[in-house]
Amino acid sequence: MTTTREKILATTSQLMEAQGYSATGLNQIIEESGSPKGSLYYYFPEGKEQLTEEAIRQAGEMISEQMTAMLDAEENLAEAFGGFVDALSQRLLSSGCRLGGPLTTVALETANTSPRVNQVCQEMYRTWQEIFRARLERGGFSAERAASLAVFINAAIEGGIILSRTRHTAEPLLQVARELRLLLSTE
Amino acid sequence: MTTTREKILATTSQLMEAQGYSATGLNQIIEESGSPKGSLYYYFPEGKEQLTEEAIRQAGEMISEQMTAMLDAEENLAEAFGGFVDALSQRLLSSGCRLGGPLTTVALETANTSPRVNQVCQEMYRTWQEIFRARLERGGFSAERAASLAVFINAAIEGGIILSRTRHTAEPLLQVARELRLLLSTE
DNA sequence: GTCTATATGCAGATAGAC
DNA sequence: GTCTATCTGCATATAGAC
Repeated sequence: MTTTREKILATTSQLMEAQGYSATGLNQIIEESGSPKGSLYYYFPEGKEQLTEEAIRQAGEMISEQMTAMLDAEENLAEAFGGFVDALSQRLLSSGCRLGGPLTTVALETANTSPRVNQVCQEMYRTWQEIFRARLERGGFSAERAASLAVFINAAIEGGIILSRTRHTAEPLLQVARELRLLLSTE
Repeated sequence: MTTTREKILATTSQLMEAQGYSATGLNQIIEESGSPKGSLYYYFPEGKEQLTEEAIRQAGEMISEQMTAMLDAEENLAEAFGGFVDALSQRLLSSGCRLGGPLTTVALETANTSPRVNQVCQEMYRTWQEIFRARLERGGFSAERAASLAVFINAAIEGGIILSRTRHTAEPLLQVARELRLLLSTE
C-alpha cells in the first residue's frame, strides 16, 4: 500500500536528485506525485526542509541497503566494488543520465544554507563510508588503510556522478569502476 | 583597473561557487559587487545564462592556469598531483569550506536545465582532464592509461570537494591528495 | 485529510528617463 | 552607462471551509 505521504516522499527524492533543492518547487512535487494539494503541510508541517530531510534519509538508506547487499554478495574485493559502481552507472544510464546520486546535488546546495538538510547528508555519507570501510577491512586492508580508502572511494564515485551527469554519458562513472578494480586488485 | 563588467563577473563566479546557480539571484550579485544596478543587462543582455556562462568560463580558466603551472613546476609525478590537491584544499579551508570547485555545484544543477551553461562546464572539465592526461603521459604512463587516469583523478577531486563542503572540513580532500600520491607512486 | 484561496516576498526581465 | 520603476510569474507558507 502506498500512502499519500509515501508518494510525496518518493517524488521529492526523485525530483531533487534530478534537479536539486532550489530548483524543485513544492507545487511541482504535489503535481508530479498526483497527491492532494492540501496534504503536503499536513504531513510535513515544518515545510520544505523537513520534507527534504526525510526524503534524503529514505533515499540514502535505500542505497545503503543495496550497497551492503552487493558488497557482501561478491567474494572478490575488487569485483565487489567494481560491480557496485557498475550498478550505479546502470541506474544513471537508464534514467537518461538525470538520476545519479540522491545526495550529490542537494548536499552541495544546502551545505552552507540549511543545517538541517546538511546534517542528514553528513550522516548518510558517513554511513556509506562505514559500509565501505568494513568491507575493505574484511577484504584484507588494515584498519587505517581501510578508513582512508573508504573516503577516497566515496569521493571517486560522487565525482564520477558529476562528470557523467555533466557529459550526459555513463562513461566517466564506468571509468571510475574500472580504476577502482585496478586499485583494489593490485594493492 | 577593474571595470564594472569585471566586478560583476568575479562576484558571480564567487557567489555561484558558494551557493549554486538557482540560489544566486541577480539582485544579490548587483548588491554584493557594489555595481550600478542598471549595468547588468547592459553588459549581459541575454541575462542570467549568459552571465553564468562567462563567469564559469573565466573561473575555469583561472584554475586551468594554476593547474598547469603547479603540475609543471614539480618534477615528481605523485608530488605534482598531491601538491595541486593540497593547494585546492588550502583554498577551501581559507574560505571556511564554502568555496571549492567553481564548477561543481553549477555543473550539477544545470546539467539538464541549461544547455548553454552545461556546454561550458563540459568544456572546462575536458580542458582539465586534458591537462592531467598530458602530465601523466609525460610522467611515464601509456597514452591509454593516462587518459583513463585523468578522468579518474578529476572525479576523485570533485568528489573530495563535495565531501569536504558537506562535512565542513578539509579532511576528505586532503585524504584524496594522500591517496593520489600513493596511487601515482606505486604504479 | 483534503480543499481552495490567498498572503507575502523575491525572482528574472524590461522600459524609458537621464 | 547608469538609474528607477515596474511587469509578470512563481516561490513558500498559511487560513479556514468542508
